[in-house]
Amino acid sequence: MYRTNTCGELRLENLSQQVTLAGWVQKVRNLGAMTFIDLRDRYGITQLVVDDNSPEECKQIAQSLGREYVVQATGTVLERSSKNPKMPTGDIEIGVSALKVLNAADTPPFTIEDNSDGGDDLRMRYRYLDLRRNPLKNALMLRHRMAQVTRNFLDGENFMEIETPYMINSTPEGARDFLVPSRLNPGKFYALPQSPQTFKQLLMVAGYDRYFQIVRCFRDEDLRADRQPEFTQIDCEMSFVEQEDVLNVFERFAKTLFKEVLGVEIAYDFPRMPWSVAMEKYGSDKPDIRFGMEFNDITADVKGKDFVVFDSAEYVGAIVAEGCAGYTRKQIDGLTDFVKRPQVGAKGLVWVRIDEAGIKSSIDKFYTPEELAALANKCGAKSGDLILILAGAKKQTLSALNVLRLEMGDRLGLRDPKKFAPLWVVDFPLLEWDEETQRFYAMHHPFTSPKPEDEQYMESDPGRVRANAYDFVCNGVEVGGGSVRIFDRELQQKMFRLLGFTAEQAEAQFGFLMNAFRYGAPPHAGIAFGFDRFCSLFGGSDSIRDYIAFPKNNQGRDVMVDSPTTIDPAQLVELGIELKEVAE
RNA sequence: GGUGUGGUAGUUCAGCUGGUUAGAAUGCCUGCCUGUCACGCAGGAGGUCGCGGGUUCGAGUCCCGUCCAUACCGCCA
Repeated sequence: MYRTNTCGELRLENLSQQVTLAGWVQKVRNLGAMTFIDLRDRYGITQLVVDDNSPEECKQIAQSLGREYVVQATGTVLERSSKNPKMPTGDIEIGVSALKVLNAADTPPFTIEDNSDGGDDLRMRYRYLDLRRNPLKNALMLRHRMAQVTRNFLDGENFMEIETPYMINSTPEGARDFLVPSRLNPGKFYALPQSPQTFKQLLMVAGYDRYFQIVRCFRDEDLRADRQPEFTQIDCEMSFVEQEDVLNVFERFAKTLFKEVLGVEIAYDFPRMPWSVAMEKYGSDKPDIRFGMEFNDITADVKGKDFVVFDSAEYVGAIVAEGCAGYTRKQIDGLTDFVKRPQVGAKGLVWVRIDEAGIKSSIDKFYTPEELAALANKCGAKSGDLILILAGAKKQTLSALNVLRLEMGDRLGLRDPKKFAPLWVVDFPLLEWDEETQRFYAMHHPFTSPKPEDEQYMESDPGRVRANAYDFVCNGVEVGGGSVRIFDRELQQKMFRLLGFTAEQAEAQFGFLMNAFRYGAPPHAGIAFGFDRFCSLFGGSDSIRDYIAFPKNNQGRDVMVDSPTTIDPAQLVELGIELKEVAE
């Protein structure tokens, strides 16, 4: 037996027990005649003491220990003469009577401590060492807890967990696919799923009316802090339901997670915000509503005063930064530079300051104090506030104002990661026009059903058709999204036509689904949550990498195993693949 | 594909306007130390300044290219 206890569990009530612990050497403090060893495992740290009460052999072994040695120690639980209130096991220590090195260790390239001295790259290369650190251990424990609560909740709601294939077909719509060549079918390829979408719909046709899966999905797109090429979804689908039913079940699901994992009780119904309102008020389909600072459309109010910037603008929007009237020239210049950065894309920034001295602005030449006061009044600004105004083409300006709003939220400390403001964004447009290819794309996916009252516009004015689609948003993060699906063969074909598919293309790519619809497809709807994002939201981090045991880096590489890599030419031959140019 | 930031000791970083032998902290090694817990004290080792080219009497420092990391834009139905 390697151990009787873990390194995190012994307390004063265990005094004088004979125990054996095993773990990693966190730290050795050699005081000469006595040596303290911090022994660590997943559960905590317990101090070992080797002194004159220990056998001579133990003293020698204690001398030889290095960081991260794996050791086994047997001894007696003793009360410490000087306790350490900072650690849970700080009242006791183990008086060592036997000490064995199970495995020596090279000095790790960075310290295994909460605030490690290692950089990102190094820690990724030695991920198995980084995972020994508390922050990552706690992140993975959070993820585990969330997965358990998810399974319990959905099981309790009669959802069945069913696995769907990872080797399926490529589809040109949406994200790029990862491809897998088939040796048995030369010249043919599988694709890894971007989501189990069509399969879960087939499960509905098969009568499994409540399905879920915590499932890996794959997208061959560029990475971000919150985007990995392989990521995990909580994928769900239900039959004989309407949008309302889905939102009800999964609002309870989210509340259960908040409560059971974080102890956060959300007593109110999640707000429901139409997509069009989200865009008008926040310039984003995933608004962070932890704070107000909503947009004010002042386009009509500012025209006709010879201020060319406003007169020529399609849209003029204002936000009110509460209590920021004291901003210095330098701070405002800083904000101006911020909005003019290419990623934000505004041409400039107009400000109006309201304080005891009255109203002052960067456009005093064009507007009287009375006009500015009326403007401030419309925006709900009061003395001590600073109004920030952007103008230009509507879409770009709303988007820039969104970035500015979030920046001001950060600066004013209004985006507390411990605070949660969930909501449903609903009534998304069904289709999105793409200028580059001059065609409509499905905003969600091509299986999303139009709202029945908008179906009449599908041919005449596709852009105004709204979908029964919904996103679960929290703190400015799109955590989940779903829709009521099309389950009628005719409507599905109409949808494919709108998306520019020929009948043959639709048949070739989705014939299996439309065929299935011939055999009694129930009305169905579903939702999928980005599990990694859900975890990072709960953990208060912006990066999902901390919640994935072995993530990819910015270039989609695993620097630990050095993947992806070139392959043996023989393998290529076997697959009938010839590379145009081989790197390296 | 693009933009910003960074790359100097095992590690995290400093290194000014180009100028002697490139520093600090920490880690590592050696010695001393009976209550440490960021142990302490004394000593020591440790560097292709990412790589390639250029400017210069002289480059860690300036210029060009390139590689790597990272955040973002494009992209992500």
